[in-house]
Amino acid sequence: MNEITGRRENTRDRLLELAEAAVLQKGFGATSIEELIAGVGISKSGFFYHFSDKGELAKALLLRYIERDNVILDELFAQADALNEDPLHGFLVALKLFGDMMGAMTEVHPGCMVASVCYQEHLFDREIHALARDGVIAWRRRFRARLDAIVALYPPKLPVELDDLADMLSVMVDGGITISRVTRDPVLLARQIMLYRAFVKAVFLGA
Amino acid sequence: MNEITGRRENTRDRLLELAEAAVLQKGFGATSIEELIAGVGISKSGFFYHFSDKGELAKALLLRYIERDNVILDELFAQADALNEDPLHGFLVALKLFGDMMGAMTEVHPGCMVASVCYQEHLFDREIHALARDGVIAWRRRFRARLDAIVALYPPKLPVELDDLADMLSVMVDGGITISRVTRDPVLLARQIMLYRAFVKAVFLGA
DNA sequence: GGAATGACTGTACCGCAGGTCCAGCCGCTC
DNA sequence: GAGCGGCTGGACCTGCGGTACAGTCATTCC
Repeated sequence: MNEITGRRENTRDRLLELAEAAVLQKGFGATSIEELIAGVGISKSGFFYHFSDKGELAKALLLRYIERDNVILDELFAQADALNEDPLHGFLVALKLFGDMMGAMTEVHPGCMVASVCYQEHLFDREIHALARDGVIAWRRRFRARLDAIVALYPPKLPVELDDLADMLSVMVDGGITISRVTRDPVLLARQIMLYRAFVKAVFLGA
Repeated sequence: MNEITGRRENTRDRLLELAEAAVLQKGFGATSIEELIAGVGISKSGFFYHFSDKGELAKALLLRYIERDNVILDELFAQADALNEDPLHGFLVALKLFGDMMGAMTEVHPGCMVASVCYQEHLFDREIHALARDGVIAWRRRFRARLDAIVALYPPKLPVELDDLADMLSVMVDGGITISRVTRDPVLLARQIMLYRAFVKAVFLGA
């Protein structure tokens, strides 16, 4: 709140900003506290003033990531809904927009924070794992709500559980990011999202 | 080769065995050399006799993982082919077998080595990344070959690129493992594989 | 029988990263 | 001018990855 001095607008946020970029690029373990404090120009004590330990940083990072992710999804669905009344076509449009968004990324997708956490299991306490879990379950509920609206109008042509179909989007985004990173192919993720879209179409409209 | 003494059957293999379990459970960064040497009962010098550094261990681990993975897939497809002449039904049977295999795991799936590597980017050199990449591309080619055989008999009912459809299996397995781990739901992966199977059916047989 | 080789052991040491402790400082508000 | 938020500075500890190097002991080759 040093708006008058203007010297630094929230050091904590600047730490998180820098940390997020570093973590998504090279992993949490590889991101040292020393590099972060050098980056924002504070001392080690300053870092530990904001975060009691590295785990607290991870927690804050994950929380921030999930929040922003939700905002993006809200906007995306709002945009799609504005263009369309029908729940199925709204969902399909949203998926198209999402795919375009992912495809527009020139570099390979920065990576998924949830997966980052998952494959760094030891580093984090239960609390942080619960956070990741809640994030994924929130996605499930969000997509499931969309599917419920669709199924009321379009009886499914294929026998699928709606929770599974909802999870499938999270699965494909997460897996898509990983495979996209490993193969260094930035468009792979977008193409996989389009495949999910094709599947949703097949389920509710038939082949 | 100390078969006569019988004292130790290949310390290197025992190191890899122990390391694999530890890495898949808690991540590469969290697996210390000290815990490994304590586990197999050798000295630190002994470890560095076998691996020049931790990166070499990672490389050996990944190589071993990919090799074993290929053996499992070979057996699985052979088993499915033995039951079936038709390429589409062979593929569908293989997917069913694969799903059952994943579902039979009482605990959550141990995790995918490729993803482990991907989210530990910094630790590893180019060589190891190339290894992971080659592994994924080998999967693509393997599944693509199956799809090519199918498409010759069953013209696709939906417009999909076969490379994308091949990649989709890797994507769903990898993403499924991650989401399965995060939600601590061991059956999620199996259900997602069944969804992939449903999509393949829809593509080649229609809804 | 002697030399070489493979598979180690033991000891000592280095640098880095995470983390702790604690005293102090500076600008702001009450 | 007292107190608080947001730091600084420095000393110190631990664990881990890694290096260096000399020695050991069983087996194998000539």
